[in-house]
Amino acid sequence: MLAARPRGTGDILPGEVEKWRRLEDLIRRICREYGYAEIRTPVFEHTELFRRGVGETTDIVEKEMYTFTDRGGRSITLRPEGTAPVVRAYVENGLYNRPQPVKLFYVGPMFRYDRPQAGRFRQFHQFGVEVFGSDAPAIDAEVIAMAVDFCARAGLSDLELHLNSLGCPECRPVLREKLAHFFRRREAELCPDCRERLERNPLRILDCKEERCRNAGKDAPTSLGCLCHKCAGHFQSVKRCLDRLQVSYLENGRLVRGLDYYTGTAFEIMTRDTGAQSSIGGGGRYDGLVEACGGPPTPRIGYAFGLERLILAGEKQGTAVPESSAPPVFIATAGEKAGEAAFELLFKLRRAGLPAGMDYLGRSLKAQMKYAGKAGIRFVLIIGDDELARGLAVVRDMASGGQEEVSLEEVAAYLALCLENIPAGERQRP
RNA sequence: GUGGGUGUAGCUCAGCUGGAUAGAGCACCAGAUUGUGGCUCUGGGGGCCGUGGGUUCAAGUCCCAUCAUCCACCCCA
Repeated sequence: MLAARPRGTGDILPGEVEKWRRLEDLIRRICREYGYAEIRTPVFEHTELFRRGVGETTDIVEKEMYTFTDRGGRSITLRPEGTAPVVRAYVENGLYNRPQPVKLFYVGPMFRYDRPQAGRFRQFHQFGVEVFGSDAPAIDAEVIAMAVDFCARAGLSDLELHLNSLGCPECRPVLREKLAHFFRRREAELCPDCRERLERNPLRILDCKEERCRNAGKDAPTSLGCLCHKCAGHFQSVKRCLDRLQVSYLENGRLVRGLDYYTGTAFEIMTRDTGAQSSIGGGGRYDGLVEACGGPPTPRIGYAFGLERLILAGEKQGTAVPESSAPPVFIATAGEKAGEAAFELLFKLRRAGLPAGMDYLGRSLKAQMKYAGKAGIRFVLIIGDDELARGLAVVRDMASGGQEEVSLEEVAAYLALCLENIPAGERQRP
């Protein structure tokens, strides 16, 4: 082979692509219901956008970006996440002049130079939403409830919704200071990584999986204890809204999101069915971002889901239902003249809206039948020189084994009727 | 970037302590009174045994390196 696919990428083959399409259909349906409009941004952006938008000190920017210099000497990066590009598009196209709030969604590939493992890839796909222009607790709750609804309708169960508030630029530094103070006294108990975190981002210590760090952090102050009046009130309201919608959540004061600039509400949806990567989606507020990108001060909240993880969890939970995409009609022929006539008929059927195929390998009638059986084709038109001379075709129902002679003029209408009468459950997709 | 497992046919794998032309199942193709699928039977195509080096009379098998892949750490979706 000339070259295998690049590490951490994957081909989505027929038989599996149907799952993806089903998920994408669901995404579009739900977004329509909730009033989110689709936005499509470029797959690559100027590197600067991510450095500023995601944060210089994040792992994404420090070691996971696919960055290259293009022929014009510009530094370009394959998008590692969807929020920064959408915010850029919001500012660049003046969407703040549209009726507020602006509610957008996106689906597409993202790129991160990580080492692949279960549920983690270098090219992966995210579905996400972004809401601009409202800081009402109700919109936080809507976004969270929508994420939960999405999971449920994707057929997932056994999920946990973790909820936290990380505070605003007023109270976040207070938490940070308290944590730094708390852990400095216990520095000896921390793992080397966390000793590093002590200076750079003490919030992350709360998130560490090391036993010793968890122990050390047992009585650490959490964000919830340090919120200012405004933030505490906002968080209370968000919870009340969720209660009203009967969305159950776990309050988790140790939940920290990957992008360092998150403010206020943060949430994450976890499962045990995706290997070590337990998070299938998450999001929160990031109120300073629009302004940082040169737009007017604008609140924003959003989330992102990893579609591979969603599908992985679905497979573990046995919700995946494969679907055949074979055309429902196949023309089998015997004899040269019949073959020529069938070729014309094939296109007549298609023009009549009937997905159809025929043999292009010069195979025997028997081999053609065998193929049709294996390919999952429902109706086979059998045309030999006999039938041709009599102006008809044999229509065989491969499921029942019954067959009937139908005149060539009426065969398209006849088939259309047959396909309509197939119960919805066993009907194949055109 | 770090650690561990695994690389033999399209897929899942066998190949014992090194020993003759490298195997099975599934899949693919063809045939079984030359016009009818699913079951059965017969036959066929297809493998630089991941790659490069080494040890040996002899390497799919042992050693080293390298690459790929899987899982985990880090971190994230």
